[in-house]
Amino acid sequence: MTTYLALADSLEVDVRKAVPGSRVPSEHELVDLHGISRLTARAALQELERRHLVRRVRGAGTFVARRIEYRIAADTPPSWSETVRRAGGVPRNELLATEVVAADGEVADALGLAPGAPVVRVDRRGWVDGEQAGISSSHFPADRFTDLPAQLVAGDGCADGTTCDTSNGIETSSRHADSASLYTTLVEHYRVSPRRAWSTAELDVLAPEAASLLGLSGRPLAWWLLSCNHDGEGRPIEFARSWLRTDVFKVVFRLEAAS
Amino acid sequence: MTTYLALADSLEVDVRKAVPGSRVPSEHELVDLHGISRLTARAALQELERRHLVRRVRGAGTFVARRIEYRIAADTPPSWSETVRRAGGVPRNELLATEVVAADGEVADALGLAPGAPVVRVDRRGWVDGEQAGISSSHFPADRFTDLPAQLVAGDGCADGTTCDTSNGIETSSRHADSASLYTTLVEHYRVSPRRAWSTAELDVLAPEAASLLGLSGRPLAWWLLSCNHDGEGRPIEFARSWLRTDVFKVVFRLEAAS
DNA sequence: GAGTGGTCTAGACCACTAC
DNA sequence: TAGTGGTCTAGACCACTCC
Repeated sequence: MTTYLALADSLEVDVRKAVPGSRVPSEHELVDLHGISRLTARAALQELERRHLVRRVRGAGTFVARRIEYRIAADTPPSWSETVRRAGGVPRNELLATEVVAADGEVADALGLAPGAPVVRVDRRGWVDGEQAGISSSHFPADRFTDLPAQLVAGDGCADGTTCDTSNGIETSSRHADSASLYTTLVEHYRVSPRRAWSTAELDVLAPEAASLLGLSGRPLAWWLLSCNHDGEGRPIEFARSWLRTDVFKVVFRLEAAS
Repeated sequence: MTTYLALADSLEVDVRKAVPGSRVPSEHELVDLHGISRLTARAALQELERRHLVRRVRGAGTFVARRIEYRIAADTPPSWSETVRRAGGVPRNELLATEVVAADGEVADALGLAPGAPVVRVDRRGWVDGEQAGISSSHFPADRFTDLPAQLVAGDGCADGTTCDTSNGIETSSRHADSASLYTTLVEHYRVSPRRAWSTAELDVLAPEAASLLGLSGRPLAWWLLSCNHDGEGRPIEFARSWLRTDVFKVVFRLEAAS
């Protein structure tokens, strides 16, 4: 057995017993403890990161990961908050931007619209236990959901009652701005109960812009999800593209045949 | 931009244009070409491996990966060969072992049997384009599929017509032993047309024994699939647990709601 | 036997975080 | 300011593959 793998396996035992968020020995500590070179200590910690057992933050340290099972199935509600809550995490929503745009081919196809038809795009960022966890871009037919942006802003967490300026990015206004759950807004304001029409999931290399929105550097892998929801009567109402961090979510996909 | 990421991005352009299986510059070649240390060259190639763009083989070199889209959906047939063929690969089956065992809780539950009921277990290894790509362990109710092992052996690729001894492992007899497609055997001999009842997919750390069966070292991540199939009349006939190599398969899961 | 990737050492500078 | 992880150098030995 190689040194770094033996060390990784030994650390894994401790990490699995430790509380999520607690510290793991630093590279230098492992050097002093085991009389190995820093590169070897580093390889062991990177191995644990590869196994999604720890998170490493430059300048801060290595910490036991909190990993959540994100379950996608026909009978799970297509709601970020609800999915996270069911997995035992504390969800939070942040509205990044809303805009009326022309539907591209994929969006139009999913929503049963003509290409170029107006759609409301809602960009959000999701958090789990205070950590950036995912971003999504949802599209709705503009005719039916004209005032959706207003509804979401009205329901968000700005204490002073004014609308937050979230249109120009992440850094400025959104530090702790909870927005209303999109799902809740659809249910309570629009009186529809969104259900999954279809979803796909795969693992891909994240685009650099998306990576920085998720607090990641380099060119990391992430879950790439497409999902389409319909209202109770079978009419498509939402098409979403999402990225989820692999170190936060263990995505479990369950397909159940129509019987 | 860091040196190794810039090099990786530059190599990625070439790799994407190259034929799968062709050679990528070795670490030493990159050292000489770019005047960098070997560790930096190595980091660049490892980055490409992480992106699933290349495969690295100790002693041999780094090669452009052939990656195949393994699509799981309600309407795709639950057949290894067919799934691989649809993705453009050349499939091959190898029978590792067959045995009648007592159903464990999960197997019994999936097949609608009592725990401990006899089931036929069929262990196979799948190949794509001559490369080890996955292993699976399928379970069938013993009463209905008693002679399944004999059927599979009778249909395998041994030229001399005798039965291959595949029960004791991989190294001995199985170098090029094609076994009959399990799916084909079920259709042609048992006159059932297996359909997906349900499947789940997730990414996990591979057990060491499974890793060596797949030709992998260390503790790599792999796709972990569970799937249950029924015959045309809704009776469950097969429950399978499978591992798929992530460098061979891009698993795409598609859930389609019963409408 | 020549070349490959896998591991390891003993240093170094840097960007970043937390205090 | 002290400590963290990210990157990089210039060596080394090894196990392995291919010829």
